[in-house]
Amino acid sequence: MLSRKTKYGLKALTFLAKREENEPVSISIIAESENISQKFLESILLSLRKAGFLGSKKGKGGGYYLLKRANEIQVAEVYRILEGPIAMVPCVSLNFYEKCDDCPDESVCSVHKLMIQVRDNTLKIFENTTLEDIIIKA
Amino acid sequence: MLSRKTKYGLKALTFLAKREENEPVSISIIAESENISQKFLESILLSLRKAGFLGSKKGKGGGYYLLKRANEIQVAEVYRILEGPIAMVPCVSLNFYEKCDDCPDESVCSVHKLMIQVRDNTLKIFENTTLEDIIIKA
DNA sequence: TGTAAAATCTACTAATCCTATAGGATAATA
DNA sequence: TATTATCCTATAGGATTAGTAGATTTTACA
Repeated sequence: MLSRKTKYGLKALTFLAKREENEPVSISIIAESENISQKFLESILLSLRKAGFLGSKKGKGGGYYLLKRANEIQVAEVYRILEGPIAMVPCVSLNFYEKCDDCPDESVCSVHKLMIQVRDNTLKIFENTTLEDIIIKA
Repeated sequence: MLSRKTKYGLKALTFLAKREENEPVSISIIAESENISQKFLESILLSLRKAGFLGSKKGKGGGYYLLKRANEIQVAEVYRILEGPIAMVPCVSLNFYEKCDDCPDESVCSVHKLMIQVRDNTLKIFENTTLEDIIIKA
């Protein structure tokens, strides 16, 4: 299941990507437009800023803006920052690998093999999709 | 993330599928072989029995056994019983559909569109994979 | 008929995660 | 200096997850 955090994050990013001007947009504007709790969105945008996707400006006329072009931001990157591993099991994660404590030998685990397939497929989609691709023009 | 419940369930099912005889195997045998907490596995096998994958026999010499052949049990079915929806967002789920409360119009939601792709891909894998396919012979 | 083995059922608990909120600190602008 | 907006830390409530405990029922077998 996708967390609201990631969902809101993606929505906020595409909201910014849709705009013609890349000028700062305040949290309250984004929150209202996308029906997101403002305080919750605040912490999400902070994460995205720290991860290098967004820049921010304080004070009057301030807000958040994209630091890269929409076609340079992969869904995969955003997902990993907000949601964590793309893999469904830590033992098949490329970026967050962890051994399963119940599994003596991964090469003989049927779940392992299956989940590698799922990871590869999902990864392909998330890496080949950028913000630009998921913008839907009104 | 795949829950331990589903992971253990799949492991238990493949454990049973690997055996030549389809005679009852006690929970304790399965739990020990697969390094699973016995009491936890107990509740998982109960779900799988109620869902029609397993039969059970009480008393001495009792245990659980497969009710179908390994190539007749899709991973997708097991997943839906133990984990729930295959889709990452309720609004793109085929079997567990729910409207998002923050989304006035799904057709204009960029996350929605993206998650349909992921669902279709994962679904294809889970539907085309049966227990027989994920058995790894020792 | 008695006993052991095994599933069944109900209830509970501890820990973790998710979603969201509160409130003050900091910085920029006018 | 007042206002606006981000920044940051802390925390609360609820849901979910993973597991435990214990009593009950059913069956095989001696």
